[in-house]
Amino acid sequence: METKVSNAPDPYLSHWADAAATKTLAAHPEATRVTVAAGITPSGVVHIGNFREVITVDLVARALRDRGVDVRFIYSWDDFDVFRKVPKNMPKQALLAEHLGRSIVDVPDPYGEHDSYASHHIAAFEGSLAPLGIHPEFIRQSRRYRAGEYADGIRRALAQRDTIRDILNDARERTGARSRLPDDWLPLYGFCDACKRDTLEFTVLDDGDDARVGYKCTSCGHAAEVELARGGNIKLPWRVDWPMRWAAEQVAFEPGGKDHSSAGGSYDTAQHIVRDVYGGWAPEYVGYDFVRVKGRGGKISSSSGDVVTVADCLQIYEPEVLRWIFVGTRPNRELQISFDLDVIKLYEDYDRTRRLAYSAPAEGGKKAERAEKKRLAAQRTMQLSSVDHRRVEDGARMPFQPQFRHLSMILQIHDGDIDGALHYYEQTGEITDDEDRRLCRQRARCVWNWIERYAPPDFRYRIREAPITRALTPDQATVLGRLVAVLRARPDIDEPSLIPHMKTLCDDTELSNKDFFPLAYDLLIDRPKGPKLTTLVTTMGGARALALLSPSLG
RNA sequence: GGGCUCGUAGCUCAGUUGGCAGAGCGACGGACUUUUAAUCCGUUGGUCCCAGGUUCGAAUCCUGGCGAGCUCACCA
Repeated sequence: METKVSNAPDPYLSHWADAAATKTLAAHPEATRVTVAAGITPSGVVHIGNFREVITVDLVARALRDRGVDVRFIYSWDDFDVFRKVPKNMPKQALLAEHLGRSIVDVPDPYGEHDSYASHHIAAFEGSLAPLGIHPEFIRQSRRYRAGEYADGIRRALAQRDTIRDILNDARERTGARSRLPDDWLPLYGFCDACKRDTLEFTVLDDGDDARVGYKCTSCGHAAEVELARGGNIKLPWRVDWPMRWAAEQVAFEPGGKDHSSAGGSYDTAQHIVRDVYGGWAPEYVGYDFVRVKGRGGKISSSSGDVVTVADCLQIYEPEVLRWIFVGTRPNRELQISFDLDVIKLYEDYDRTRRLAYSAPAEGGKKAERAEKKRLAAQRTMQLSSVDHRRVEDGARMPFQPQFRHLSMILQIHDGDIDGALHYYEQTGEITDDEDRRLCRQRARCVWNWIERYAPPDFRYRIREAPITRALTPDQATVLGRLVAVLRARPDIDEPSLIPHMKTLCDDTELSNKDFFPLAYDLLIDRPKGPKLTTLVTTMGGARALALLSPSLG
């Protein structure tokens, strides 16, 4: 009997990435090694929307490896594409504009840091993937093409150009397009060896074993013959390029944006081309929706101005939380990245899932069965969200991670001093080991970045640097005097000891704590409200508080 | 014109081979009072878009509508 891919899979493997893995294995039951692929054109800043492509593949790769499959994860940089438009967010617009019509790998880096425009954006993005635990095998298509590695792929496309044209025209017909490819259409694209522009008129000289094409450049008049086997600046157009590479790399899974996904779109025609021209098969496919950004401008588009990168997100989101946002959203749903107050909610949701993952197994009854299912799903979610793909084991201690809101308060009391905030959590006994410390530090960095760059003004405060004096009513003077007396007696008082004093502070006066607190906050942080006063005072230190509180007493 | 996705509580959404409609937030009530949109406990909440069909049984599968959004047909 043949072994099936499992009809009743491990209930733990219940994530959508696991379902995609099951489908992929079902399509290739004989494979010992499975190739999964992502690909992006670095035609501008590579943004968080592009990231969805990569993380989708990364998750499926993990799911496949969890089944014991040997996985090859390739990431194709389509850096041999043409530079069509100068993005508004680039420096040296005029310089870049001169290079329109050339390959992005032949356009200079306007920042002067890398060997090309493409390389600049590639380096930035690759650098931001590493902290997320994503390590694909990067392939630069410009190098493959120029080295002649796709010569046979191009030759076959030329030899069967009528088949390809028919497939593409059929798709146009089915979708009601007006135009058709002419009979002399060729599946070729490329750049002039002299002026580097894409204004070439091709002729096929030989589509057999010694395949050669000739071209004439309409920009500079240069004419040449290219032996495909030697490589050069000749490539296939996208709709043919994609299926050619599926066959070359034996790709078993590759997602695509929704713009590729509809009937008559590139995935549709590529499916036919890979089968009829290359004798291969199309990868299992997941179409994913776009990523929307909230709280930081609206649209993501590399050609318009404001883009949000993975690195931008990592300023605010821990790697695990950023992964979790993508892990928790099915690919076909639109996903939203927020920089406003929603950040807090996202962190709280993440923490809740995390607590559920570390909770004790539920037992007995059908209700418990459901709860157990959710607990396992939370564990799977946490594993896929983790950087090192470590599974949450039953009974494991959950490392400490401070609440976002609370940490934002502690950090502000410490003027953003992360070590100071860590010290606070060490004193409370919540940080107990290096892992706790690492997680706390990591979150503190994100919280502080958020406070400084995105938090609404209401959320921010600073402890006054210089004391001020306020005119006090007799009652206010009495109450403030009592607080000052307490702090003078014990400048190093801890919070539990201070709380009882707060309860008797206003005795025998017309005031209540509620009336008095605004004055205290005003003196300490120049605001009418603030974090819990006892936490504020004990965390900033009695001496520092005294210096700000006592001057008004005259 | 072709195609895809979605429509479930006030809001955001789960609901994975058809089997008692769920979570978070909100709202309401209570406790606490130690105030950034604090914490804890409790309550509330639904014509699963509509109409048919299959089935012992449908949010789930099929058909047909309605509504919303996206996408292709130029290039990548």
